[in-house]
Amino acid sequence: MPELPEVETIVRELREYAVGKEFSNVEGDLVDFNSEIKGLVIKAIKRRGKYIIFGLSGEKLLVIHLRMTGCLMWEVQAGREKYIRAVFSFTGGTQLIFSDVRKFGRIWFGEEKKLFKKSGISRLGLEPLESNLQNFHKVFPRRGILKNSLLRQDMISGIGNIYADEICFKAGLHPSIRIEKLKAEDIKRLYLSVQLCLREGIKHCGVSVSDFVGTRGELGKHQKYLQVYGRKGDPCYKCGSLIQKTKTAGRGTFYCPDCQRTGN
DNA sequence: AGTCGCCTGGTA
DNA sequence: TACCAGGCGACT
Repeated sequence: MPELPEVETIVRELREYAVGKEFSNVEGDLVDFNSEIKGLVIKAIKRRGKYIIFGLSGEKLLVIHLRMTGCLMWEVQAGREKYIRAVFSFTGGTQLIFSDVRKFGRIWFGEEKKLFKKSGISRLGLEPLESNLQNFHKVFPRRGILKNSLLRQDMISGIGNIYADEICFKAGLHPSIRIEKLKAEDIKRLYLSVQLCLREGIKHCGVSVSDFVGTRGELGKHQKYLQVYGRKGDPCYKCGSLIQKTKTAGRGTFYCPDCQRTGN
């Protein structure tokens, strides 16, 4: 489940090794643009929310969303051979491989305007690490359930299930608290928690609890620092109460019953 | 705002 | 064998 920090980790690695490479071939059941991409050169690599955006020569873009189990790797890892969905070959012989067990991942190629619309990038909201308290406050919904709002990519892009729970814990707010009950100081704490949790995740090269690995197959380290996610029945690091698990927004939701305010 | 469908592997 | 994992779009 790559979220913003995991995608950022991949983008930083790609920037180091993929920029300047020229496509010589692309194949796989996920691509329908083989001939058009041949000969194009990777000029820049960006991240927007959970999307990876390759800026190519000829004003073309290659966009990849890893969704749940997508991986980009320079070499096929043992056991992942049967999940290869696309192979990007570069002049000189190196290859970038896209593997994806659950086939939710998506790849788009084309000209920016059309592609941003088709891929959903144009619907993305605030880029959290390029925001400030003022614009965070502005885009944050005035009503609804807190966790649902954090997961809305059209409000703030890049937060997924793991970081949503961690952000709520850090802010001392129950994931299902209603936003109507939040005061300005809560929104400020929420904003700071978003910054902190995402930056910590990036610092530790992401969370590897299921499928996430870097482009060389290396594991992230941030799973060791998670405060609530995946810790059902374990004592809270802050107060010792046992971490609970419920369902919010259709997803497994972890929280500390004593550190996180419900508003009731 | 809630639920389903897309997928497959891992686990109770 | 049934359920769970959860990103996202579509639908209600």
